[in-house]
Amino acid sequence: MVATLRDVAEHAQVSVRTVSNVVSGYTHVSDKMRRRVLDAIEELDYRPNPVARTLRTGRTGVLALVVPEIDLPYFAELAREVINAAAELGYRVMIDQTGHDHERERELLTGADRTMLFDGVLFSPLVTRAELLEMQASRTMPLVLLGEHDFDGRYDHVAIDNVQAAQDAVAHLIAGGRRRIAAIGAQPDEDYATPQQRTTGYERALRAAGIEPEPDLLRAAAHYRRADGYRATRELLDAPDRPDAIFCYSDLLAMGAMRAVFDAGLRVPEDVAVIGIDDVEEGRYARPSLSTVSLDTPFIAREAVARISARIGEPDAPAVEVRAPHALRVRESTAPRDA
Amino acid sequence: MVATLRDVAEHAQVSVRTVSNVVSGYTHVSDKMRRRVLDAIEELDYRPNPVARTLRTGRTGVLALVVPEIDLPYFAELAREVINAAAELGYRVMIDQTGHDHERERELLTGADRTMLFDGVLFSPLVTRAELLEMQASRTMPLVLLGEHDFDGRYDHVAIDNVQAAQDAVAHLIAGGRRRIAAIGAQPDEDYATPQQRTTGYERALRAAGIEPEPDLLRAAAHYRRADGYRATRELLDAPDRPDAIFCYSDLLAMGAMRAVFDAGLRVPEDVAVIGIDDVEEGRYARPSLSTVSLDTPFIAREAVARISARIGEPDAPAVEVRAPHALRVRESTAPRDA
DNA sequence: TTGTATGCGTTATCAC
DNA sequence: GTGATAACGCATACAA
Repeated sequence: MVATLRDVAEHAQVSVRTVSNVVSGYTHVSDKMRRRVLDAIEELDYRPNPVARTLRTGRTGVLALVVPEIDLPYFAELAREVINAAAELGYRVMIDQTGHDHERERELLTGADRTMLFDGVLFSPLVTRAELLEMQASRTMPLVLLGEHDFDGRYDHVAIDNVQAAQDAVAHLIAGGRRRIAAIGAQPDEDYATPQQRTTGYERALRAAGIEPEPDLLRAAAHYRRADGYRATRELLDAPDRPDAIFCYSDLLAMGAMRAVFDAGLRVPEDVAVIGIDDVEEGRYARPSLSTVSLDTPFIAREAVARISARIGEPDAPAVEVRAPHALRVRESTAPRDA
Repeated sequence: MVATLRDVAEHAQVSVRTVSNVVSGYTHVSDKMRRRVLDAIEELDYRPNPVARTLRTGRTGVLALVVPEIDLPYFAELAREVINAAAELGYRVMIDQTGHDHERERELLTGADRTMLFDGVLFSPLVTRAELLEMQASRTMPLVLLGEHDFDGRYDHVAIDNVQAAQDAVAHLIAGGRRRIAAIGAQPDEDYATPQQRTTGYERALRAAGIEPEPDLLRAAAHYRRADGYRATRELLDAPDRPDAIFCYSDLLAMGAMRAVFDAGLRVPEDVAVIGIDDVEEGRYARPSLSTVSLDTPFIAREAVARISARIGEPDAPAVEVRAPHALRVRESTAPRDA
């Protein structure tokens, strides 16, 4: 079978204590001892059992990254960065998909899941009910929120300024000569933070330009997938007075929206301008390339991992809010009206 | 602190053995005992410690999914399906990115990684060196290969027929009236299985149509990202005698290829037809929509998880090869020449 | 600096 | 059917 600490100790004629010291990189070990132990380890092909170590220390070295669906490009790109950032701090990452299932979210947040084996949770919901977070209040599992921004200092979180990001996007459309600007991505349910904030930014930009928001131009999207953007856009184009621009709450929605515009025999950006949020690579290669608001995912990932790591080390420290930068990326899909 | 089995036992006035039986769903427990235990569990909010359980049983309930980069859409979609399929069998999934790093691949394959804590590995490389797999021969970690197909019964694997898939794609181009057909995705290094097989299929289709493969039309791609497809396509278009069709070894390469064609002032499919492999959702919404070979990812994922689960249960059973179905998806990017 | 002994929370082996 | 108890492999308090 596989060698244990004890085997190594016997083989090297030293105590388990010494072997453990060597393995854990403890400094106060004489060179000759270390040599003997290292040789024995080599010879027996010994590897520490991470499970036993965890049982003893109480730390698993695993972080959970909770996302709606890992194949949404934004979350895939986020996951990539999180996994890399976590690796640098010695953590591994377990990905949990909630699939928009609130029950699953609740389990993860409250620790009701009987199989939890991580030191902390990075929770990056597409949309979160405030109520869900209430439940977490009682729990002890370290938690960092990604992408949310409305929880007033009760939780660590790293997020962009959603209101401002949306406002920037819409202001850009207005600057390009658009007046009938639709928005896709509102959520029917009221207590979702992210879409609400984006709607706020959307309306704010409109009003700043003297345009009164029209309820008919604000469309819901069940999820944030291409099909949802496609569907919502068809509805917008079928309506009597069609928009001349569409602001989508995600790049994926925007990809669906663009395709719907083409299928209706119209052009982007000539007839309808389209802009998204996320800046996923897909949009940069699309035709036309997609204007969007870039989220600096590597920054978010690095910061999130740093935060959860700090939280694990010091559970009772005050919550930290990190504001991630965002930046408008102007591309072909929003070329000005009369250029 | 958090309650343990012992606490529950004391509270319920029974032995730990009985509590353990109840928790593990053991049948031979009297109803009154079970009731008492359940009440105590409820009252103390007891949850089994998965780490302790693992130390005892030797099984972690975790599977590793090893991919080059999780934000390559094909792998993201695969991961999604694998996570779901694994959950149905009671497994969780840890994602490891090799980042095309052979050293990292070796660690994962040989178990040299000191922090391994999974019951089995699902290895889905973009490209694999045969030599790497040699190393695994000595190891005991259950392994299932995804997407590879050339290892003659030594390992469990589930894969499509890469040669046939490539051949189908290229035959479709030929049927559409194309003659100068380029291929993007060959690997400079010779012992990569997947690209080699696709090249074989490409050449076979060409010869079947009486076309002699031209070395200049077979382009390498370091990785399988959009930028690689873009770069290779530019080179092809800059050459004196440009191709009238491009077969890409991945959809992502194809997305980059299409963009490069447009940027060169040419049209897809009129001037250059483009086809990929993978059938990721992005291609279905692209303009033009991307013809491709569909890989039935849900099937692959389900089958892979079933295989690794079986392998874990019976380490010495003979290796199983599962052939996953593939299907040509004809879309706009390969509309016939004279249609 | 190194050795000995205990316990982390389970499951499983033995008795009863 | 249930109770006591020995591992699982490691880290560390305490001794030497």
